[in-house]
Amino acid sequence: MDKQDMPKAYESGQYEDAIYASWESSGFFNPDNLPGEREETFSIVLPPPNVTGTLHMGHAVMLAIEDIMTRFNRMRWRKTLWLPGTDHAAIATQTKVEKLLMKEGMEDPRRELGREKFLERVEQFAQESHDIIVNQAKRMGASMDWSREAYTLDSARNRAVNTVFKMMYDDGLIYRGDRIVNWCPRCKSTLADDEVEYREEKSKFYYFKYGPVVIGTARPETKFLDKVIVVHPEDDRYKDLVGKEFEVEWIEGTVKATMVADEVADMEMGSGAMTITPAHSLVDFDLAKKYGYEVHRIIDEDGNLTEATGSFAGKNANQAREEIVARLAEKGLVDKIDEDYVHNLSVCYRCDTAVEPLPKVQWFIDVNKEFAFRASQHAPMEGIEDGQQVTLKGLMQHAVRSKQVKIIPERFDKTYFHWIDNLRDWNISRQIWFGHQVPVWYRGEETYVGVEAPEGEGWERDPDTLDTWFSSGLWTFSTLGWPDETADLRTFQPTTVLETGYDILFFWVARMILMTTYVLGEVPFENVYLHGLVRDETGRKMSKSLGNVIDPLKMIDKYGADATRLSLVIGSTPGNDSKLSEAKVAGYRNFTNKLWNISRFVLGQVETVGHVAEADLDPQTLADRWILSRFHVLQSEVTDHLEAYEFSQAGEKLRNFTWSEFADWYVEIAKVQGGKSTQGILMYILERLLTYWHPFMPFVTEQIWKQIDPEGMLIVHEWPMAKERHVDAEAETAFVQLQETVVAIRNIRSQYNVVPKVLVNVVLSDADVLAGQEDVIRSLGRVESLTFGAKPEGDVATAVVGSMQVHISLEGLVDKEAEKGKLTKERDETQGYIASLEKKLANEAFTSKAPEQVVETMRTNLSEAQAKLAVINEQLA
RNA sequence: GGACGUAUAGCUCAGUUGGUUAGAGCGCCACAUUGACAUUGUGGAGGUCCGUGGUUCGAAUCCACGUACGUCCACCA
Repeated sequence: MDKQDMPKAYESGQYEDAIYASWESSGFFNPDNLPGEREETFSIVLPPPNVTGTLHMGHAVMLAIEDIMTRFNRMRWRKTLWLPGTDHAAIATQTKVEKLLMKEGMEDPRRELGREKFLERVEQFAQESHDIIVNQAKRMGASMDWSREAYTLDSARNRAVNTVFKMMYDDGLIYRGDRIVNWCPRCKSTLADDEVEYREEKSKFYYFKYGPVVIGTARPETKFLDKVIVVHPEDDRYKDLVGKEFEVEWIEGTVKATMVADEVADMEMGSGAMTITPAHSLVDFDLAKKYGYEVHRIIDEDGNLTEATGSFAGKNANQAREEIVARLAEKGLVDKIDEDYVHNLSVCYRCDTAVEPLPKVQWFIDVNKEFAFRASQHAPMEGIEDGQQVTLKGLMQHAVRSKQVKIIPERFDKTYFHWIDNLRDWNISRQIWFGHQVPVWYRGEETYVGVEAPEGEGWERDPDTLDTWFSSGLWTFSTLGWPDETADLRTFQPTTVLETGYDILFFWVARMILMTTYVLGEVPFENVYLHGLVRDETGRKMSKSLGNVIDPLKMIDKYGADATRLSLVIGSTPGNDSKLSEAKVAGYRNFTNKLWNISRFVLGQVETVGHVAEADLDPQTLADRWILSRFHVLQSEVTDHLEAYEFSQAGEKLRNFTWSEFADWYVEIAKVQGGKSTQGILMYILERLLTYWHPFMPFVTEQIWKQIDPEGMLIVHEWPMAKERHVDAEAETAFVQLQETVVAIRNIRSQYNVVPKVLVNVVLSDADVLAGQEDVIRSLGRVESLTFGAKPEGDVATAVVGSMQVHISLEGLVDKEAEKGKLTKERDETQGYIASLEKKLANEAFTSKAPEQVVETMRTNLSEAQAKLAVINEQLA
């Protein structure tokens, strides 16, 4: 072959874009174009990246793992679909654009632009982000079917969203309720419970005299209209006061207060007495409901104090705090102030602003209400009958408990159930503009819910939009064409696997299970594979402020996509965080180059480049039989690992075979035993090895493949399976002895500093098994003359390999003491080993209870060790 | 407060249902440079598998307790 086709080093940048383009134009990313009949299907949807910017290492690891799954299954001859898309990410994207507009000089972008103009700007930004993301995914080599690309906010997905909303509304699962919700004064929107984050903060904690009791609070500004004191029913200190009414001097004059007993009060906390603030605390709101108290709003949507606060009205609540405390101090009502109070401040997960609990009218999904289950005709869930009364919570639990959805790693089951147990009704309405607008219209007292706007005049649409996770919850089936009964839906739903980060198990995975089991009566996916976070080399999260971000694109530019992928996949296990350093990526770049050069050698060595049929294999030498055996063991192990989602182990075994067995031994031996049989086997293994590596390193393998099969593409090559008949235990055992002999020779050479240029004379004793391997040993051990026979006279260095002896004559070089020490050490070790084996075998309990095979192996080991010991003693004598 | 996880060589991590004299990569030490590859090769050093107790013929692996670190959830009037 032409050497120019394969330069000395693999330069990834020269090939990657062209290879990706050739895959794209081949059409093979689309399952409809795949060659051959394919009975089984494999389907996976891409967790749609937010259109808020660029891809980071978290996306890179996701793309790497999913592409491995996809390519492997495609080659396994399954009808394979990996469906891409992006997420509009409502609040996240709107917030990002607002910040950008404010940087451009706007003070209040929403007010200044109005809904329509503002949304135009957001859409424009989303489009730009989308284009960047798609290009980056292509750079990673992701083999996704772009012809099916979807967007959570496009019109097809909007129809799905509206249809589901109406279904749920009609089933009574979606309701409009007045409840305390998490309000972000900056986003001017409510948030779901899990969109609120907690940050530990030191603040002041105030104790005020309140009539007959002392109450504690961190937020005096909410306390204006508190007039109910709650104590624990068993608190003796207040027994006599419960049920009484008091005139209490308070912020804006006197208020009438009453005392009630309820178990929510904690006797240990502060004074054991608290007042309740129904409008700004969830617990208090529930209490107020329970006892029928009025709910007065003290703080409004802008975070300012309302009319109810009298002379403080209109002031910012947080800023007015000290003023209110001063007022109370004037009145002598401050008991004490704890300056070092540590508490968790709730903040918006998107903009970090302190969240205000407020009572608001919002849309909710009721997770505890019973409804009649609609079973699927197509892939029905087991264990639930059509028409059976179920709740959404119950469905979510059932899917995972019954293993119809299997989470990898399994331990996340517990986390999932725990989350569901604590789940409350899901607030799905948001007061932002970017998103799916709630499909509800009002006209006077009338309410209309529908997929399309109602006929007639005077209808006004609810201005709220839906939580972004409402539309992402439909992702697995809305992308396949639902609500239409499409061929895709029938073929690919339920999807085979969902691969995502464990950090969005609740946000997203749980929501998809909720939505799909409800809408289709099917599970969304059969397996959930959760990857961990990619951290920096010291284990910190990557963040811009720490300056420790490793950009996947930079790694691809510098070391190639294949190396970047390997560094993210090998050495990391599902559910666990992994650490990444540039050195690691560079290490895998070295490996891609190794594979390149192995190929370069093989392709240059063999007479006929091209496919080698099983039938044409003709193993002649020990090495031939050995490498075929090793390779077939490897194939079955790697295939099993990949089927079991054990990517790291599959990759490690492949690398170990490729480098430490194929390159270091077989290729080296082929240089001296390069007969016809060996040439065929070199070609045979290279061809299949490239196939096995392809899911991990698609670019370099596809590039090399051009040399082997200029017409075909590796991406659609069929996955070769292991053949049991090539497994040859005898050859493996014999080859290990050959390896150990060569290593022993090299070892002695190294010990006596014999440089490679100098050839040595070797005599092998009791080494009949190595007859016929002389040329191999001579070449690998840099040996001049090799003979079988007794230990030669003169200065000789000796190593014992099993019961064989390797003697090297080194006139004037041998250190007798060192030789003796070496053998003595080895004797002691062997004796220790023998002793431990004998002890175990002498144990009646062991020999009777342990499996036959274990005992047998131990007996074999013992006799081998005894033989070895005898030889060592002979040498020492 | 509740739950979950991790702890194995200097570093990063494997170790699949309990059966080895505990492995890999990187790093380290020594040697090697026209030969597929220095993005390389050869040899070597390096581990009380966090601690204690238990189950078992047998524990890095299973159980209990403890220690350290990490994560999630809940909540703090």
